[in-house]
Amino acid sequence: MKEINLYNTLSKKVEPFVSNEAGKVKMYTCGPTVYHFAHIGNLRSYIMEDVLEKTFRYAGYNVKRVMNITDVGHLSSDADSGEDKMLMGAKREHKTVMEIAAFYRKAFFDDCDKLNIKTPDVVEPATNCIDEFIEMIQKLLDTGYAYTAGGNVYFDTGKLKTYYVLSNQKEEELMVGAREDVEEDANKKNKTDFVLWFTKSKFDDQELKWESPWGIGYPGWHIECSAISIKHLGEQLDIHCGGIDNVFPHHTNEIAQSEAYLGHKWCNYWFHVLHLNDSTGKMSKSKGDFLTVPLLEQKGYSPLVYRMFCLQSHYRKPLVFNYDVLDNAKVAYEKLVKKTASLAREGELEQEKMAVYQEEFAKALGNDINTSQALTVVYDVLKAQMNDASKRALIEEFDSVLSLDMTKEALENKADESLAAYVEDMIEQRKEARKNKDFARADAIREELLQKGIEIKDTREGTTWSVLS
RNA sequence: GGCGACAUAGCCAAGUGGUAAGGCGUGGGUCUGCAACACCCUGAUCACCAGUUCAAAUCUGGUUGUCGCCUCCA
Repeated sequence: MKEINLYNTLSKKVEPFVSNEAGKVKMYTCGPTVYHFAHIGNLRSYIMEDVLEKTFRYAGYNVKRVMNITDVGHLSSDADSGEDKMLMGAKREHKTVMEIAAFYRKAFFDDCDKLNIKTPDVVEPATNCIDEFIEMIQKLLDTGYAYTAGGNVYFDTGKLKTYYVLSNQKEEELMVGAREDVEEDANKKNKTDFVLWFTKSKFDDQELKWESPWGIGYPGWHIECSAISIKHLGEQLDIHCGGIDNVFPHHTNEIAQSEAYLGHKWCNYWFHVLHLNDSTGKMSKSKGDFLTVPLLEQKGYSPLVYRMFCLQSHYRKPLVFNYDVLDNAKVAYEKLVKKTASLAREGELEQEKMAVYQEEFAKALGNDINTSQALTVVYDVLKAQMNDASKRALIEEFDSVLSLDMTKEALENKADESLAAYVEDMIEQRKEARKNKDFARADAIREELLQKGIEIKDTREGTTWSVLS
């Protein structure tokens, strides 16, 4: 693969990706806050980041990817009206914070498995890294980039030459009251300062607290990702990923504190995935009702249909979710799997012809992860003048990135054996009837099975049946 | 108020200066006892206006619309 071009939020341009160390990619992803189930909008980001990681691997890079798990101190806001999300989840379900974290962490990775999202090489809960947070905060205090006020430790954004590296905003133009429920924190020297360590909290019932040089408390949100990234990936990060909403303030603050701590540039590429919206706008857990992978399954959609849905569009475009489009993806997905799964395995590979499509596929992904285009190459392969074995080999190769299980055989009927035997018998009887041109009898059998929730179809390969859901 | 993204056929969507990929659907057809499957055929001058250019969906300026961010969020 020649080149991977990526849009970089830092430069606001598509540029060739060049890693710090040849052949290696150090990749960091902002992980979930495990206070509730992930909705499919959250998962869009993880799907597209998964494709990014697999594109690097497809291109031959050795990738080390790290993801954090936010299981503490993620406030609704730093201001007095905020509530800790972990705590809210715990209250809601009458469990301890750690029980909540463990439960939803598992739920998150279950969803990822279903969506064929590879688990990152390192998954690190914030509660594992308190020492690292304290060490980092201490150095920021020592070097004058942080100060204490009102019991908390703040990062002093006024000490930086440039703070808004990811966006073109000016401090004077920030609206502190952009959202009504946010109040200004009088302890801050600058509007954009943020908390590194809380000791003074309005959450008297905060469960998780640790000793620190500044008193018993807990870390702010932003310090988490910086410290975890540096802990596992060192001082030079190649690429940092997350949802678009993280650009400000989270990633802006990460850059501020990481570079203040390290004394040099930290991360070269920033990869942000746009949101999945519904007809009313942005999906949100706060709205109470939200779409999850298990819910889609209940409604009869394979999770991979949703993956296909995401892959059909580009990660840097907003995507609007609705069931019509999902149905569209479902039909397209099922047709695609059916075609690829039926490709014969035997035959000699036609390497020269294959190379053309390998190049097209690599070009699509290298063009800022153009998954829609990459998917089109799969269709091109199916229509190509090439033997089945070559097509199958190509699509299997492409699936190492797309991860749609395209070449896996259709799932076995889950029905129990006695039912299977019965249905097979009925099909046999119907076959006999059709042979004798007794179509009334044949249709009667088909109708009888349908009454029992079993649908049969006469394909070129014989009669197949399936249990209707 | 500031910052930013997006606007292509019924729907999703590619396209990064040279004359509109692909998928789904629709309609027509072939095949099959019928149904389904499969296969073939079938569609848009790219929000609007102005400009640059031999040439623009693609560049520039403006207008309109939709969405996001500006301390919960992926």
